[in-house]
Amino acid sequence: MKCEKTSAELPDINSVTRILSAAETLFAEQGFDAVSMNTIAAKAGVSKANIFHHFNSKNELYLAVFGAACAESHTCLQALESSEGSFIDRLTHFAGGHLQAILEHSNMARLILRDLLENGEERGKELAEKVLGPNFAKLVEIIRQGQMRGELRADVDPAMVAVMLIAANVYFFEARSMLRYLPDIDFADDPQRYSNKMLRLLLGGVLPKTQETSQ
Amino acid sequence: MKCEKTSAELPDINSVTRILSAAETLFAEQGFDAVSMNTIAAKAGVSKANIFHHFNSKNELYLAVFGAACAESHTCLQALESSEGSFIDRLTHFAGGHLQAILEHSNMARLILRDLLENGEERGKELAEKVLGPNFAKLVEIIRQGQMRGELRADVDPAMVAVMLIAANVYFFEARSMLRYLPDIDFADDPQRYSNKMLRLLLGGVLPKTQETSQ
DNA sequence: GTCTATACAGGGATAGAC
DNA sequence: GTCTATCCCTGTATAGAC
Repeated sequence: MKCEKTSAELPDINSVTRILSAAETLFAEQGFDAVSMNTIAAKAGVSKANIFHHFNSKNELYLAVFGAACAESHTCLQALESSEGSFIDRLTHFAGGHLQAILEHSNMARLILRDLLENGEERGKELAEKVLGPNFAKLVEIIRQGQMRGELRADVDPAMVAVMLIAANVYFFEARSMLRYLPDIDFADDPQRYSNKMLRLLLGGVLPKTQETSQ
Repeated sequence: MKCEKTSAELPDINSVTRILSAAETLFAEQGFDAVSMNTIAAKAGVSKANIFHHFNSKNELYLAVFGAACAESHTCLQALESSEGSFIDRLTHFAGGHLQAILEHSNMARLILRDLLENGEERGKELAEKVLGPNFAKLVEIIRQGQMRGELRADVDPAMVAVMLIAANVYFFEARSMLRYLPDIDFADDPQRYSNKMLRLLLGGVLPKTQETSQ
């Protein structure tokens, strides 16, 4: 569960590690431009020149931070694929865990969303392969299995279901501060409630059914 | 349909208008920090000092741009509410129009998403009231009407349906450059196809039904 | 209201001693 | 590998003439 590293305080670790750690936090919190090399150096407890010794440029440091963050996130959602049980249970589990992971590692989520917003066209491929790719493929696979077992409709696109799941969670994260002020919404401060409602809607749809299949 | 203003070329308009127009484009394309007052002045065809004469600071200019963009977007989605027809038709119409609006005014969409990402906690309220609030309320109202007519399930939260609709469209916009490289996805380059699939999924859900209610 | 010129701070990056 | 000191550039903001 614990993925954070508090290496910044200890002075006897590798400088590179400390630099990466400090840079990750600062970039995620404030963005690329707003963070100066001075600030990173101060937080990491090294000199500015030292950073330039290890990384040729500010941009190269940014890419290195990003790579590390990707690897970290990659391991965080692994456990969810091997859960046993019915399709509904597994999907519920995955959705809840995914949202929780986003909210817990909000810094990294912001980092990714920001990068997508700024450099989407250029780095989209990289992002797809390094971060979301593997997890997304796993999610699609789970859904496909459910389809083959007959636990869900055969005429829906598994990738579309996966995208909607992720979209709902990502949007909750990024628009939460706004959703709080929309009068019709009662789940802005309750991720669990949101996740449950969202999944029930996705499972059952909005059209009426004659035969109810509530879990 | 046309909401853009190409005022930057004409030299005989108000300086303020030209400044706002240039700043809107530049901020949306590159973000707050990356755009300098020099660049804005050059694009607007005025001197840098002139901008400071009209706006006390760079941040004040940014807020002014944002306010203008909000007012603009507010009018762009108005036409969608008064469409007649069945609930499904109206919702389909709204969803498609919403996605199209986002893609057409991508600069403004980026501006809003960026602001939400950077200053969400502080400006969430403002955003909710000025930009999405009215449109969101309308959407919820449409869905509620459909519920009362019995055209859709009574046990779903209209606000949740609205959020999922918007979330799906927003996510498509912001993650599109990444979705292209996910092997399971066949709709990254076809917004219409995406919109159709998305709505069919939202309407019908993923669980099997004994009695089919396909449109 | 609009310009030119300039002050001032801070950023990225380099040189060279240790 | 790490530091201090420094260079050069760009950015915000101001002063003052027109």
